[in-house]
Amino acid sequence: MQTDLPIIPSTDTRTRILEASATIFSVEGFAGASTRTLAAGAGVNIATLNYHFGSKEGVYRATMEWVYDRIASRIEQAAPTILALPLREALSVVFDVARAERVGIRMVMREILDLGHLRESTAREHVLPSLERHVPLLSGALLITPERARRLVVTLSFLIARFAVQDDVSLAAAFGVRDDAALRDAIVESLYLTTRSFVETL
Amino acid sequence: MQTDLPIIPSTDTRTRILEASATIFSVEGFAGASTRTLAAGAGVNIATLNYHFGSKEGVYRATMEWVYDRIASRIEQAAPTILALPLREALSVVFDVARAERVGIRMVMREILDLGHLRESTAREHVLPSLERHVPLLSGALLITPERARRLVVTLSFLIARFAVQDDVSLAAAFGVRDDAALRDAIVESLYLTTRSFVETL
DNA sequence: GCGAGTTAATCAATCGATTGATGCAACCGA
DNA sequence: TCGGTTGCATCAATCGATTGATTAACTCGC
Repeated sequence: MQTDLPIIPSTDTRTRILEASATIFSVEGFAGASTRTLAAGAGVNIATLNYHFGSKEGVYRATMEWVYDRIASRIEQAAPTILALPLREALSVVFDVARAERVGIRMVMREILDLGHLRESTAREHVLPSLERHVPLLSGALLITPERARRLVVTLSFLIARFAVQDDVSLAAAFGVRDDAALRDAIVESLYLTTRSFVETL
Repeated sequence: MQTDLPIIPSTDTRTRILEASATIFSVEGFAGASTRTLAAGAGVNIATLNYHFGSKEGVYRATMEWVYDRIASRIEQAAPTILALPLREALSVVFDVARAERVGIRMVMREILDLGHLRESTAREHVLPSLERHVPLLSGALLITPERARRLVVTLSFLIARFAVQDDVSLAAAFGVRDDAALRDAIVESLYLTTRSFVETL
């Protein structure tokens, strides 16, 4: 007998809520996203949210964790490729990864701006260790001191995050370019120039 | 989240509201800041807010304009000094200005993240022209092409804004430094290294 | 005593959260 | 094989609290 799959097998309810919440939270923020909006986005009842995550803040925390995991695994997966490429191509791939995780980076950026709404900053306990892990890698790959590698990591990650969250129209206007290809070139070139001085000894 | 801010004493009620609103909006965001919190922060009644600004959104728009004016005048005032200094000292002064206008920059950053909550992006119509004005200045001062100057302006402004809004504890941890002086050095050095490659032809 | 400015009191709407009911598998002793 | 039970997941309906906004009355310098 043929197993009749549901038309939209779309993952379990929990994951569906997380996906919808990430998108909504990233645009509306914690205070701006109502539980009704979150529920509607996931196609479930409001009570289902609280059944799975306890409260609105529970949904937010779970979404944040989910987003961090996604970003981390994405970076880990791309790391070997990136380290094997020449600098400019490597930066291009890094930026692609950042763009693919735009929603998550947007949430992290909000977490940084929302100083107080959670007691402890989840960004600090997730982002900083992640940055720290790249210091020895870059220090070895680029043959620079750990101190300089750390400054490069902070500078580049901040810059890439900013480029990733900004909307394309504003970015293109800021760089004075028209099409997406030219925008990409401008961004990658800027990242490349930024990196170069950290690498070359003066 | 309730932030019991001290009531700011001032002569003019309007500016007292703007000052308090800028601080509160920058931390809580538009949706997170209630009219009651705004009124309490300014030491006035809720109805007084609407008397002067029509609505909560009116308060927000006026605060945004007020913030943009502050930042613009601050930059204009510091511009001659900055252009006369050597690169590293100039970047140090620029960062000081950004730190002094931290609250405003925080609001601008939120405006960038809040894609939809205002019909038109006030950031786009204020920030982009401001950036554009610095292109010929830097192009002339650093003897580089306008194209490269524009990329430098975008890169530096994005980076400085990110440094300005991030809390000091996270920043110090990210740079692996302990005291404020070392943090300042690390930031200015990073900005200097970032700028250098844009200036020197390869 | 008039009008600009401010206030307490109050409104309808919306918020996050809870309730009791329902469907649905899996499991149970007989 | 069976009726009965249990626990998980979801729902519509509803709760009290809070939201942005309005009203009508008050204050005070001119």
